[in-house]
Amino acid sequence: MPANNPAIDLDQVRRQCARCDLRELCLPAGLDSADVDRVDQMVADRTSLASGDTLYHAGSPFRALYVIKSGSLKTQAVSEGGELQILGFHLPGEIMGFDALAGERHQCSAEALEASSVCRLPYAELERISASVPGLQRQFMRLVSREMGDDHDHMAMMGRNQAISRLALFLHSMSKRQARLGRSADQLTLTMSRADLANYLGLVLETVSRLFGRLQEMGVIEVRRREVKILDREGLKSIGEC
Amino acid sequence: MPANNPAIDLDQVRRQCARCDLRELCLPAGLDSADVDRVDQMVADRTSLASGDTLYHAGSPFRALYVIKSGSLKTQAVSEGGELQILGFHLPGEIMGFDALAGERHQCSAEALEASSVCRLPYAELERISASVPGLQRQFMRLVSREMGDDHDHMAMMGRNQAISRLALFLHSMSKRQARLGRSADQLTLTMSRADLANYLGLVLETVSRLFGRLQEMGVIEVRRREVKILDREGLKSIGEC
DNA sequence: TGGGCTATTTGACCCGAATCAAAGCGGGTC
DNA sequence: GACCCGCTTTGATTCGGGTCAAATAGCCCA
Repeated sequence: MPANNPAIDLDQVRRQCARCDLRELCLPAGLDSADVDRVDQMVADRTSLASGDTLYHAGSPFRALYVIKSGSLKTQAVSEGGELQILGFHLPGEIMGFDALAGERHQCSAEALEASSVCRLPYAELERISASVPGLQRQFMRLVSREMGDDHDHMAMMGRNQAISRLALFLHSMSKRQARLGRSADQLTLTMSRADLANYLGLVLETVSRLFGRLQEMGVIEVRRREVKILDREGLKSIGEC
Repeated sequence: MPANNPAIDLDQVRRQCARCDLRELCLPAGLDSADVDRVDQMVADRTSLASGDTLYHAGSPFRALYVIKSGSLKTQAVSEGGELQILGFHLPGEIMGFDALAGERHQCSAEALEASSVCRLPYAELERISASVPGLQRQFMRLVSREMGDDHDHMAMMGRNQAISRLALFLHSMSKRQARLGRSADQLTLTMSRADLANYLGLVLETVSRLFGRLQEMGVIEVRRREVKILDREGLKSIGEC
């Protein structure tokens, strides 16, 4: 964790937001440079996670929100009966931990799907600063709302009773999110397992595997394990709508 | 709409929050009486809706949030392909309209399931006041977070591949929400149609109808159209977990 | 390079939920 | 009361996706 290394120049740790590629998706969006610096100073540290590491556990005390700087994570909740549900896959620029704002504890767990890094934002600080920076308050709400919109998309996906529609919608939305990050919209590298994806979509993994095959036969994608190439974006979209 | 009637005493319209049964669930929760009054004054009006009336449409400009004072509403989104997904059923004390905070327009539509009334909170006012009332800011975030938690429950419900689990979980959570409002937890009056409920659960209406029958045969509930009596709460819960 | 492990694919079979169809029930109006 | 119309229930049938089982492909590490 570079931020904890005393040999590192503090100025190098700070002033990172201004140079971060994600600033237009993240909290600093729309702020002037003085306010961006205030956000920057609020970032407690920038932490690295290995694949499989847990960022926070359901039930652990809530202290901070996290912005993903690189990599990807999944959030999941376990019901009283022990059933696990994956709630979302999260990409750079997204904030995690909102669901804990209600109480003092996290409601779900967050786990890295690959080597990832996050910026930690102590919530007490964020509350204090956003009271005096109206633009920050607004951008914060915008991110909360974006998160809700993503959840609604997830529900709409699970509501489809054709399994192939769910997968097509997933790939389509993944592609859009990749594009938002400035990456190729047609070449996806999925970081989650078939089992994770199946759980997310409300299916079993064998079905997901078969559906990848079907979509490939139909000529809309090309799959090799976790590498997916989108060949026919419109076709994919229309399968999602059927 | 009583609030628009000049013959009504303004003081009667205001100072309602302090006397409202829902104040502990709503924005005023945890505020001192001076701050409750400020919230009260922010309420633009208290509007009545008939069953089927629309509170806001997807795409319409976002100006205000709404707290449900009585009755119930559903929110629904229509995808580009024209598929409709019901996102939630909303009871008194809940705030609606959060999903619009991201942009300038509502992302989904809200429709009354029965005669209902809501308090309208102009968002500009809310933003202004919450900057100076930290407790309000915190309670607001708590409500946002509760909404997200509800969405996560919804996903966990749709993730079950046993249809009867979904219905059982729905009834169980409905019962808890009724209890939170101080109503009987065992006697539910569903305000949504079988079609709405089926869509919400990701099933078809015939299946929902049959499952009500099955749960009744199993002795865990008693159903007569939209009246549901819970006979065996634990049994219902365990069916939800299976 | 080889061994062992996990992730993924593929196959055969079956069941539960979707679909299509029709009847029953209630609430409303004339 | 008689009729109509929408909501709900019930029935018969079909089919998609779940389940169980096995093979294959990668990947990590010795």
